[in-house]
Amino acid sequence: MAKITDVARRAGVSASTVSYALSGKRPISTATRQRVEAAARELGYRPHAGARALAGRRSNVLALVAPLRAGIHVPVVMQFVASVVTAARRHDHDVLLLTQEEGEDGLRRVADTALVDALILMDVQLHDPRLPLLRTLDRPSVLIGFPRDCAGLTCIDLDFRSAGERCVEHLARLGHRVVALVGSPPEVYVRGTAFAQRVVQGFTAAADRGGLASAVHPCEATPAAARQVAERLLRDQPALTGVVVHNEAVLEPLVSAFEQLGLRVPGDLSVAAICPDELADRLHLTSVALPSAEVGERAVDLLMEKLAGGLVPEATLLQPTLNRRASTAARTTA
Amino acid sequence: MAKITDVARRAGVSASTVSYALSGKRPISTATRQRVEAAARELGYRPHAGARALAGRRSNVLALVAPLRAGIHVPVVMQFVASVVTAARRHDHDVLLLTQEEGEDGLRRVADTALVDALILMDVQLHDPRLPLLRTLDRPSVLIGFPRDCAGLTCIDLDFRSAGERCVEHLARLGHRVVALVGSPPEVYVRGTAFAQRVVQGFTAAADRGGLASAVHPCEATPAAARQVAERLLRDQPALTGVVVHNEAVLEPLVSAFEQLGLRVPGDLSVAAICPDELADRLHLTSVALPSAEVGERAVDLLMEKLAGGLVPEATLLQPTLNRRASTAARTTA
DNA sequence: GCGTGACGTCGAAGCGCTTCGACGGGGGAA
DNA sequence: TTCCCCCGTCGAAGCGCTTCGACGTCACGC
Repeated sequence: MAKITDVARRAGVSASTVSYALSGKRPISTATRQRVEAAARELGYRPHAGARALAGRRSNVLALVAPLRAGIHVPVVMQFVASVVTAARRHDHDVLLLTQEEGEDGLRRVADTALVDALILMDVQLHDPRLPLLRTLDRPSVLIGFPRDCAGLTCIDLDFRSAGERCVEHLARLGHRVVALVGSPPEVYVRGTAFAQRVVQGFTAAADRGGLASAVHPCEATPAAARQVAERLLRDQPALTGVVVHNEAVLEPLVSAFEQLGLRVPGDLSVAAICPDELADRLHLTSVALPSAEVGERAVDLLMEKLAGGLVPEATLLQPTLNRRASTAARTTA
Repeated sequence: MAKITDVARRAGVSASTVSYALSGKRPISTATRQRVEAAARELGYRPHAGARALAGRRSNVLALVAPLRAGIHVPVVMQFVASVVTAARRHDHDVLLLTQEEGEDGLRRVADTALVDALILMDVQLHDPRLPLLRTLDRPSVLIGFPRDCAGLTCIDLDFRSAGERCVEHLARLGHRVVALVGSPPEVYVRGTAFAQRVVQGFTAAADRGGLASAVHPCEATPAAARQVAERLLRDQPALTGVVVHNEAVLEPLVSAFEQLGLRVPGDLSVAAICPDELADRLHLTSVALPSAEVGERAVDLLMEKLAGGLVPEATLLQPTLNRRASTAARTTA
């Protein structure tokens, strides 16, 4: 493996000049720079990452903590991960993957050993135990998702509250007066995952504001649970005509269940989902998309800004947009 | 951040003694070692990863190249990734995540910069363009999946050929004489993904051997495609009584489609799947499980062995086991 | 009593890079 | 013509760790 002194020798300059020529941190004459670049190319020179990290106090690696627990939709996580990795590469950074289970020790480890320059956390809880650590850590971080209090942190996510609102408003505008939310599995609410709760808040607030009757039903991520919820919905709210679903796993079985129960979508029942756009598109559902890729990218951008010493907002909420598809229609005044 | 000299001073020894005491690479008296350990603990000492990599020529980081393309089941990928990360941590290694798109350049980059000590590749093609590179690279690697020729490499995977065979043999034993395979999306075969082809080979070979009539149908990963395939199956092979499915995404819609077409499972039609066990369990399907977690772990173990200078087999094929569930039954001699 | 290992520890030399201060030379201003 | 400054380059120091060779000490054997 060629090292910087090899490149220097071949270009007929000193090692420091090579460094400056390649990093651009000091002006180097065009002629010299070109000679250096040529030498580096010819030798296939690649700076040693460890040496660079040691001398330069930057590893050019980000840590990404990805969740792998029940109740979160795996493809969404994977999308995040993929977009973070891709975005990081655009900024010449690599991504070290940590699992949620590593916990605070893992974060401290990769930060203290200077393995990573900065951290991205997914699946943040309302009272996440990692928050105090993050606030004291000397390395910048970005949270995907919102804890109760994000003072001193940097958080980004889709505005789930307004996603809930948009769905209800859409149904209200179509004349629906009785609506229900089919939500995430109960454990997701129990452990205090903010985004799930925010959807509920938005849903309820918008329904109240619009004078709609509303109900909320958590739902396990199984077809059987979907069927049960469908039945219960019709029993509890016979006048129900609009349903908002925030649970990728039961989307399809839920719609099937409704149809098996004799309800046509959207003829008798309008359904709006909060889910990845690709899924909604496949099922022809009106939906608010989860912009995973965009969130991941923006998270990396925020992190880079912080690494560069810039100031970034504590909270970044991406505004949802509702895509109308075939599953919602004006209420038929039967 | 405390450094090794701080620990040395506090323990009243030299830096090299600290290094040896903590690494165990030379004998150190118990008394000294304990003083060093105490000092390190009290100072919260963490060796700088870059310095360590530079001096020790080991970064303790593995690269994992994960696919993110069409036709592969995302949860399976995620399982692999998770198990690799977890297993790596057990060996005191971290995992750098690369995307397939980074391609050969990405591999060369992380290897040449000494960012990683070793590599794990998923989603290997029969004639994978990365193979020549891997063979010449100075760093060990393990492939999850098999290329056409794995000489000089280390490959591991479930024995998909025998998975196909096991399914057919199971159906044959139950008296079925006409069987079909519903496979992966066509593009998966086109681009030469070995495991998909191996299933087909095993399926066909076992059917021929047992004198069963057989047919193979690739199938897009959509419910609509599943329905079409179901219909075509019944049209093409009216005597069909056994189906093997190797396509996670269409498992559920396919079974539904059969039932909607008036066929009871397993009464009229036996169905065996090759899919993650969790999915098969949820759908009550007889299946050969995809042991993603085990494959990931074993891959890491192999890599560690190679890093330690050991010799490992070029090919490791995990033997499949068939779990009998409610979707297969003896053929009713109607 | 002295030689001989073995054991435990130390000092110094790097690992390959970045960065700081310094320096030489050429051009512009006086 | 002289002085000054700036541009482009160099040398050296150091980032924090591992590792090699060496050295002192103690216990043992003769």
